[in-house]
Amino acid sequence: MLSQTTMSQPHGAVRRFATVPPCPASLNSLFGGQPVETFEPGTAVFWEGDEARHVFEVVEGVLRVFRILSDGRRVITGFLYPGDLLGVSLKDQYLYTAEAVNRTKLRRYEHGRFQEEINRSPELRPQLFACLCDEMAAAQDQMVLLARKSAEERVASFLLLIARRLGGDERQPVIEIPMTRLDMADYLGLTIETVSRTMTRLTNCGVIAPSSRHALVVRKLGKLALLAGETDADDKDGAGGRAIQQAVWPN
Amino acid sequence: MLSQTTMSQPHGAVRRFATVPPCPASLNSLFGGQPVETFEPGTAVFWEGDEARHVFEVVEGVLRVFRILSDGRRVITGFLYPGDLLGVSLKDQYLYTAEAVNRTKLRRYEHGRFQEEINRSPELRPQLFACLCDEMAAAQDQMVLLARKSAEERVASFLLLIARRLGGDERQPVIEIPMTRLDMADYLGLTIETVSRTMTRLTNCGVIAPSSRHALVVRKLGKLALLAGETDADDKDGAGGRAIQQAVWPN
DNA sequence: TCCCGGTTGTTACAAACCGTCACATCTTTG
DNA sequence: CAAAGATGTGACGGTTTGTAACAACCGGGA
Repeated sequence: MLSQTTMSQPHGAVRRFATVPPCPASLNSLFGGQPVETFEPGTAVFWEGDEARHVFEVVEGVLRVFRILSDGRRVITGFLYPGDLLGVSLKDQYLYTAEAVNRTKLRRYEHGRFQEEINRSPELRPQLFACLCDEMAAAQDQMVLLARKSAEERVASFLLLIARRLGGDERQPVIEIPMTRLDMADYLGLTIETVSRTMTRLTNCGVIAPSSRHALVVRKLGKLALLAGETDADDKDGAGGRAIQQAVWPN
Repeated sequence: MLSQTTMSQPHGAVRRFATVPPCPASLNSLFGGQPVETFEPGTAVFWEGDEARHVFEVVEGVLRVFRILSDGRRVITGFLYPGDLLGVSLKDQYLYTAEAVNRTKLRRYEHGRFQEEINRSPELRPQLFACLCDEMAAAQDQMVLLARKSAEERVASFLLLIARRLGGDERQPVIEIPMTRLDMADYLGLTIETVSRTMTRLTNCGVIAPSSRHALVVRKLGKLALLAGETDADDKDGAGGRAIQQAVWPN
């Protein structure tokens, strides 16, 4: 029913099923009539603390959503892709900043009206509720990653997340990473050097292969899943076991 | 409007305003007629992967909610206190395990009926929605903590969270910590030794003072907030947000 | 087209923080 | 009362960080 490979998303930024075509009264259709706005790379859609006046739908491009500590430390709580919602919350202020990673197109919906529509439609409500649940599940995954995973597991988890979202079922998917190393580092709770070193190691192991500056090929998807320290590994049922059969660590 | 000092809670485990008396058609009233069940310390209410048949309300006691990686690493995604909900989700399986920390009393509600009630009542819906938003906000705080805060900041943040929730507005609140050091460690992404050492350091600094084995006095609440690295410190004005460097995409 | 400056990405090395191991102390449980 | 468990403390080591320096890349301008 719902996308299971949801990327971690911040509060009010919900990802919807990208593969399922929207039904007549889907959340997407709400934004259908709204004009499309374009945001250049590095441009903020809104800042943490701004009055929360609108809900947005990502039409094209990628956004980063983050908070910053007083001394400058930044934490990216999620990346948003086409089909995701941004700014869904009851708070009167945004709790985070949203910035365009690359050129991004959005549709805007007035906050109060969005609430009304949701409240009025018995079809939209469960959709939004489902999105929030998916969002919470993703947030939990991220907490597990940040609390207990090693640097290598974090990078592998991140690449796996993108690969599964973009690459479909290909065995050696080509994935694009529009964000910078700093974005990845701030999302994974690491430094850019550690991210860089880890990516190099994964390349040397043959797990991934660089394609262009912001794209790479996942050569060993199963091994990547192993390195990611997936809980699925102990899901002893047939499907998961077969998919992850790979050499343990040849080096 | 909503509790701002919400403790981080896992998916479907929502905390409601404990100080505000429940209105006639509040979420609490839903569980009013249900029998109270008691769980002894260390007892599981349900396990990750169990079929999600019920939603629970915490009446008394404290629960820990966690996930475990294949090699045994544990991550506690939240603690639940009286008034919190547990198991609110659309998934057909629980995504985490819930265990009683101390003796706990719960009320149970059948999952499908809970959905019905929510869907039917225009008063309950916004309440549940608000709870989910609070829950997401707490999850974000926890991601910030795990991604970028030092051991001392993590412990301070944790103590501050409990102090604010339990201690009201007292200047030197006495707070109870029913969970073990291992629970704290697995919640904060640290080891028990680091937690222990950090608590000792906070004691030596006069910030806290041990009361009993599972209770302590916060002697310097302000200093604790400073050590916690609160974002509030830089919430001076909107200019602060604008000072953030916008890295312009080079491609 | 070529050159050139600024940003991003990579690698090496030392340092810091936290984890690991060990053991003593204290509490709780049977 | 004994045994098991939880907590506190120290020494040591490992993973990650921080600081560099350098290379690669992109964009702008002549």
